[in-house]
Amino acid sequence: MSTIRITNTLAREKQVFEPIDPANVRLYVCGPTVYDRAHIGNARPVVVFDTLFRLLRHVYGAGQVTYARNITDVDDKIITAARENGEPIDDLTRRTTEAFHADMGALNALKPSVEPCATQHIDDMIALIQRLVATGHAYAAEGHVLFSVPSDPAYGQLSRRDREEMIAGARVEVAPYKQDPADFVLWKPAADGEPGWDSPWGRGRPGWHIECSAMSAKHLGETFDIHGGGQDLIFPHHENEIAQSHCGTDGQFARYWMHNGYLVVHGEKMSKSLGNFFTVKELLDAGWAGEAIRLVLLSAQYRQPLDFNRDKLADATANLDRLYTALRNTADVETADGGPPPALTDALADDLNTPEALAQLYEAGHALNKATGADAKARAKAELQAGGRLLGLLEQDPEAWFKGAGDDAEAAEIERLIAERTQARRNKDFATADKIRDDLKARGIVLEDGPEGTTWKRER
RNA sequence: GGCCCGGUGGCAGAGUGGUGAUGCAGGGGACUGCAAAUCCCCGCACGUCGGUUCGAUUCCGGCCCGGGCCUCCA
Repeated sequence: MSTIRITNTLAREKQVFEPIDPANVRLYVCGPTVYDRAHIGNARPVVVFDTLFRLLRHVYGAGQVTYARNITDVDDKIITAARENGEPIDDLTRRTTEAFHADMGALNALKPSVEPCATQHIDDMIALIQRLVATGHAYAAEGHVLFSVPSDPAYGQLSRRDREEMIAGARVEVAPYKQDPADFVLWKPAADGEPGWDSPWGRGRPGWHIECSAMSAKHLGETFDIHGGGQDLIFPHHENEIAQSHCGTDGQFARYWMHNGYLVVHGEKMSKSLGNFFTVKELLDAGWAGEAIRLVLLSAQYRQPLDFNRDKLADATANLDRLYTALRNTADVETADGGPPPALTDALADDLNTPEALAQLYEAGHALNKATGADAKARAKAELQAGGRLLGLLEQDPEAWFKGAGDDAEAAEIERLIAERTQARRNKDFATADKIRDDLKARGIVLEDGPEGTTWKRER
């Protein structure tokens, strides 16, 4: 069994991963707030932790891993967006959730084991808040319930900052009902027309952080293995989750914290507030393959910043072309049994070193191209496919990759022209043969003559 | 101001105390009617100044540059 090492943000160092229960490895990742289409910055953690999920399933067994990723469907931004659109909140959150699923599906992300919605867990959140109030870690004030940061001596362990600093650097106005400037909201009153639930503190809605504490405890237990998310969630979101959970439950909460780096554009962080983002949908509509987007996201190690641009998409597309070419050329070879190249698994097990894993995947593709003899080809093909599967790549039919979703009539016409050209070539009528090839090229169809005949693909 | 990350060949991007990343682009060759694809070969890089060391891109310290967080954010 491979030893997995991960960089634990709690310790700021790479540690050997030891699951609490190898028969049920538990992973929680912060999911989207469903008010708007996902941009590729949102897609990065999805793809990164999907790859971790695949690795964990490979190492511990597909049935031995529970992956929870929440949907935040109650939030100020949702209320604002719904108001601006003149759309009922339920419609907005349902529509956005569906779009999120479609976009992440296009990136070949597996579905998490469980995808809890905040609005389905209000009772759990209220119960957790009650317990925090009862133990003196929270207090009610003016219809709000606030977490008392001074009540938690361990507060700040994840983000490595102390309270004085936070207060000194605070850039928000301190609400008058706070006992301490660092205190944060667990529950807030709902205005008329806003979503709200009855609670011991009146009609209201939960604060942002409490949902993850409540839902992870419910679906994974009060102590679980890995909690993941973007670096920008370290503070305050994850810091506050830790405070709520360890003060409000008996468990120690997540044992390993993993945080992915930002996506950047021209060196600057991509974010909705800066407006310098592309949505996944825009990229797909522009003709980029979801698989190519995924490959770009895997091309840098997850903790590093990643500059996302068209050159990288083109690069990734070319790389996939090469690997799918190897698979296409061995379409008649039956795949042998066997797993991914050990070096590829080792690379992933080393804190998800996806660039190294990809280098191993390219090596596997190269090996398949060079393999001679049925057995060697079958083994090489197995390694390439299994390696691809571990990374969430190369899972489609090569013909589909190259030909896209064209209609049958067009495909038949192309085949007819290829036959015509083959005949011309037999007759040494190269002028006709080249004209057919050039005409098709002008239509974006590229022909390749091989020993087994001529194949075609769509230019990207 | 406090706290975090980074600075690797034309580009992207791993890694390492002393020989190899890998991909793209580029050059040469094989194959091909010509291409394409594929295969073979090639450039030998680590911000800066010191320190440790037989030896540092890799460890330590200073400096310069870039990015991020400090309660909207993946």
